[in-house]
Order: sequence, then C-alpha cells, then structure tokens
Amino acid sequence: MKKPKIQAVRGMGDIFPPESGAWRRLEYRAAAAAGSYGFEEIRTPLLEPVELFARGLGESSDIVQKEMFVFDAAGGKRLALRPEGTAGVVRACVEKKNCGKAGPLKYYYLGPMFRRERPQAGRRRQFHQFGTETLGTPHPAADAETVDLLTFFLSSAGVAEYDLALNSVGCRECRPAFQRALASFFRQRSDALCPHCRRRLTLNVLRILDCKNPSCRKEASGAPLITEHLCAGCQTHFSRVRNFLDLLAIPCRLEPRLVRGLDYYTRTVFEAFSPALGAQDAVAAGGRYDNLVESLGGEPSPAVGFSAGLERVLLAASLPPGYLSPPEGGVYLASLGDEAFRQNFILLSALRRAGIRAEIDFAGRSLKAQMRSADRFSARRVVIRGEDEIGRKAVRIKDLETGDEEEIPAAGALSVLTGKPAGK
RNA sequence: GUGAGCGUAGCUCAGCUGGUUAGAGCAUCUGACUGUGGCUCAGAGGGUCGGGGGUUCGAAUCCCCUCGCUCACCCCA
Repeated sequence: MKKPKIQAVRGMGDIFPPESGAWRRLEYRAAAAAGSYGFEEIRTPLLEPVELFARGLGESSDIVQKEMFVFDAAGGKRLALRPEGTAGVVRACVEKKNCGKAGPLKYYYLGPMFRRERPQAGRRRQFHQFGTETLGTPHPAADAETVDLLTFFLSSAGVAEYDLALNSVGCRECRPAFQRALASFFRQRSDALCPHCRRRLTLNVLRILDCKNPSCRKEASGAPLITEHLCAGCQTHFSRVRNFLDLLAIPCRLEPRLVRGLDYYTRTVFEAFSPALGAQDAVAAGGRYDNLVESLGGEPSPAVGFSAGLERVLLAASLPPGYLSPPEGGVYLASLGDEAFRQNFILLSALRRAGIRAEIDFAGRSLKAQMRSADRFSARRVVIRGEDEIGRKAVRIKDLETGDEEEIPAAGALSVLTGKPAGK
C-alpha cells in the first residue's frame, strides 16, 4: 500500500457476478409485477434540492436531520442525494401539473437511494428501492391495491415468510387530538421513559409507541390507541381498506402501535417484516399521504404508495437453486497460430452477432490450455483450427459433452454452429 | 454519532503463551512422449501479515494511533 489506494465509499459496495445476475432478475420481477398492476416506470433525478426533502419528509424526521448527503452546488443551491423515492416522484408530477386530473397516476420507480447511516446487516448508505405511487385517488381500493402488489412482489421475489402489519395514523383532523391525548398520557409517566422518548414528548409523541426500550414498551402497551381516536372519515376509510384486503385474502395483522418514520403519512400505513433479516427487519413499507402533494405546491391530491428495500428483499429471499449459477453453453474457439487466430476471430464475431455466446483465447496458449478454458467457459462446443485445418480449408468441431469430434469445411462452420442454413 | 468484534496470498482460513527463509485448501499458470477439456499426479507464480509508530536482541504475534470491514445501538426500506 505505497500509494494510498482508492477505496469505495463506506456503505456503497460493488455488486459482482453472480450476485449482479440475481439483482437483474429481481429488478425484472419488480418491473413485471408493477406492470401487471398498471404501473408505469418513472425515473427521477438522484439529486434534488434539499428543500424538497426537508419540506416533504418533515424537518423533524431523522432522515432530514442527520442522514442526508448534502452538497453545495454552484450558484448557492443546496442539493441532496435522494434518501427516498416518494418526494421526487411527487415533485415531478406537481411540476408537470398533472397530479391525477384525469384519473389516478400510477408510477413505479426502481433505483438507488442514499442515507448517511452507519452500515450494518440490511443497511447500506447507497441502497435500492422499488416502489409505487398512486396519485389522485382517495379510494381505499387504491390502498388495498398497493398492499396487494407489495405481497405479490414479495412472493414473486422469493420472500415466503413475512409479517404484514397494518394501521391507520389518522389525518390532520383527528391526529392532533390523539397526539395531545398521547402526550398527556406519557407525560404522567415520563420517569419511566428513556431519555430519547422524553425528548419525543415534545418532538414527536407518536414515535414513543415503537420505541424498543423495554420500559417504554411497557408504558406504551397501556397507551391510548389511535384506532380509538380516528375521526369518522378515517374510521370508515380504514375499515374499507381492511375489507378490500379481506376480499383478496391478504393476511395482515392490525398493529395499532405501528408508526412510520416519515411525517407525510396519513390514514393507512403498513410495513412488512421478515424474520430472516436481523436487526433491520423491515423489508417494505408504505402508506397513504394525502397532504404531501399539496405541501409540495401542487393542487391537493390524495395519494398512496409503498417501497421495498431490495437489498433486504434479496437477504430475506430463499433463492431457488441455480439462481446464482453462471452462464453456460455456446462455442469456444481454439486457435493454433496467428493465421488460425485471425480466421477464428472473424468467425467469433459472426457467432456473437448471431446471438451465440462465444469466447476465444487472446494469449496464444497451448491447445490444452485453450481446452481447459473452454471447459471453464462451460462451452458446449469447441472450434479447433490449426495449420493442418487451414491447409485443408476446414475446421474441427468438438462436442464437449459427448467428446465427439468432426472435421467440416471452414465455409460451413457458421451455419453448422448457428444451426441456420448458410447465407442467412 | 456511540459501542463491540475483526483485518495474514485472488477466495476461505491456520499460524500455541513473541524466536530460523509466513503456511494449507481452493483458484491461477506450466508439465505428465511436444495439436485436445472435465478426473489424477508433479511443479510454479502470488503475501512489505490493512497502514504508521512504539516495546524488544527479535513481532503476523504485545502496546498506541490510524484506515477499513462486520454486527449492534440509534433510526429505518
């Protein structure tokens, strides 16, 4: 280590094969699932003005307070790497002034997010999320559709075991009263709360509910429940969402203490946990955000969405055998001598352009070494070409599975190997 | 941001209480009557023991600092 070597940024690792293959397949399944539910892809920038997230996620949220990568751009602008996907999608839609004017907008996104946290199992600084947003409908069926898609995606990705929790956090009509009730409840018991939660008393009472501190937990178990303080509208909405989920026979657990980290959620919230995951066990989460569009400057427009952490999906998935197996098949071209290499090089390109996986040795090594390479390449057949074959205007083709070998005219090699008649 | 554990060949690791040229398996390369794979056998290359400093006659082994990784707290997907 003479020269200081350049290393990847903490929490932002590389993905090599064969894992990269698993990623591609996972992303394909996500896109396919979203597609069949009527969502189309939206791609938004990785960089946004910090104010978007500050306003969108809530100034008091941990993400905004300490987890964003922020940069000073030329012209005094402050930019942030997106820590989540929803704010950007909403910003894009508001900017195009098309927030569900004619029916709901349904978009899915897939890509990297950035949060400056200490890496651990299932948590990276650059991680990847797949999510959907449905803008412009207050209908409870939209909530159910989102949850349905989430469960379909998880099972199609190989996540068999998970716990789906559902709750309603009310709206701006009924939540304040509940928060007051909760605050006065906990204030009477503040001695039993951890220091964090004592601060939460004034900052964000709701979060005391999902504190992991045993003592806080104990107190929280006797706390008033949001579900008993919902206004009529929220109550109806919640029960209709549950009805739709029942119709689809989606198993979920009502969790009156489920709270989300982002401030923009209203009414429905849900979260999927995997027992295979470790400390960071949330594999996907989401909910309704009826006020976000408005608070980002758009016409008031109710919306609902979810997002799944793909690293965690991969960790929680039981991958089918062969999921990580390397590619195989195709042709390996072995050459003996420069002229043989040149002729093989031409054939190589033609094979590849015909869609056949093909490889050649650049190093001019022994035939034995090239055969070994062919085997490692998992080729099905090897083209052998040396001085002898060139003299006869032929090539030898060896089948690596059967060991059979035959000599054919060089001119016919391409059509034999592609299985297509010559001249095509 | 806090805490704990760990950093030895490309990979997985061994190196007891500090002591001769730092090892193994896998991988790679070469060879086994000189143009033929997968098995076997033989051999080779590859490490400033994360980096820096210190203790010592002597350190991969002890101490300090630093960088990195991992897990957990926090929080979240």
